[in-house]
Amino acid sequence: MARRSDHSRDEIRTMALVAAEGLIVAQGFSGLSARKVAAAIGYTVGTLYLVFRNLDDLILQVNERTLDALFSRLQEALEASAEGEGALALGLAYLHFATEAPRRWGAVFDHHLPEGELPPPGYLAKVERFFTLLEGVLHGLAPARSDAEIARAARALWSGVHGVCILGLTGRLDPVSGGELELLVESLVRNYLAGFTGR
Amino acid sequence: MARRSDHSRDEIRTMALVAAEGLIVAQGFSGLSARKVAAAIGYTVGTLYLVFRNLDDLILQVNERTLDALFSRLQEALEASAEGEGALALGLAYLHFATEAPRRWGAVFDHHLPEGELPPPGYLAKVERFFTLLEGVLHGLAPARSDAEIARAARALWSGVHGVCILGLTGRLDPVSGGELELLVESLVRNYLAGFTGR
DNA sequence: CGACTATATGAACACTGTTCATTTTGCGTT
DNA sequence: AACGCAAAATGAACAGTGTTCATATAGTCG
Repeated sequence: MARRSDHSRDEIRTMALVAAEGLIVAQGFSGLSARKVAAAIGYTVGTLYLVFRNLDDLILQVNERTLDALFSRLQEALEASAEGEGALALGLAYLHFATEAPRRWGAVFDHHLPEGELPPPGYLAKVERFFTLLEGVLHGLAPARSDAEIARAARALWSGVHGVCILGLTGRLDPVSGGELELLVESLVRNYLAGFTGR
Repeated sequence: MARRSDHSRDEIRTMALVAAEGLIVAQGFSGLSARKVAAAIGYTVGTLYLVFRNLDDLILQVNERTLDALFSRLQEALEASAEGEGALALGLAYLHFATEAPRRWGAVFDHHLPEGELPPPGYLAKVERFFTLLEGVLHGLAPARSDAEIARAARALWSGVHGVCILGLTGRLDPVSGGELELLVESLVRNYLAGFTGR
């Protein structure tokens, strides 16, 4: 078979990304494999390597889609939030996304590029967006703070919320049940902001 | 060969753990393999499986040793800390350990047990110790807080610091250099405590 | 209808974790 | 001293992994 044109290169790409996402949801990140993805879309391994540089490339693109979905959720949560509660809304929305799609979310952080490699240029930009979102909120809460202070606070607070999510969802906060994680996020955000905005 | 008694079962165990640690340091967590560990200690794969249930078992034991080393460092840092600066000392010591032994530290969090499995009983206790350490500090800073509040604060703050470390060391905080991470930890701890201790 | 080329294949390679029949070795007994 | 037993170590085998590439195939154009 050749030039089957059953599917264009780009259609295959999308099919593969969707299939990979499904595999991750069904079997977890470690359940993903090139042959499984190929079989799921009715092609063989070889074809996958005509479309993606390698498996890292595919995973990176799956994770970009996850980051896009997450970003949308956070934007909505922020817009729907009450005055002065933007940071908490972002934190809780982040936790909820991670809780509801733990395997898709987990794949973003379980995947490590081999030593020297670095992610494609667009990828870091997609990470940067998240901080920018929080920086806007923080600027509203503490207008007197410099840009550098805002940037630092956004990263510290974001990392903190991420830490709660990752330890909580990987079962390393032991006796902390689902609802408890919300309380941890709330504790972190409220107390940090109390200090940062100087009460 | 049999009953070579060149090494006792326990000697082999220790040799394997040390060799695995060396492999992780030299090649990263993904550079670890059963055959490599076996070769490094002058045995074959089969022997490794007489001593460890499987590779997860071995990795878990490597990580327990890392947690022990980390705990010692944190205890020292706490004892050497100035009055009222215990929490910050713990946070910075955690960051420093992670920075200086990124692969050993990373292995603790890169390794995931397969779905149903749960870590051996002693393992969770070794995690619990860390929170207990911070709870003591927080109790000193805010004696009026209830045990539940202290426990929650310790987990929130610890997770926060961990989040800074993990995002920072996996290159997901982009333009943040080494020294910058210290500032993030400091920001997180100081501002959180300002809120928690009620100023 | 034939030739050309883009497309898809799947066998091959070197690796992985894990098992287990087989071999080797040391010790205790006769 | 010789024998036999059982513990200890082996390494081949199996099913899986990522990745490559010579080969076969199917559209399209002349």
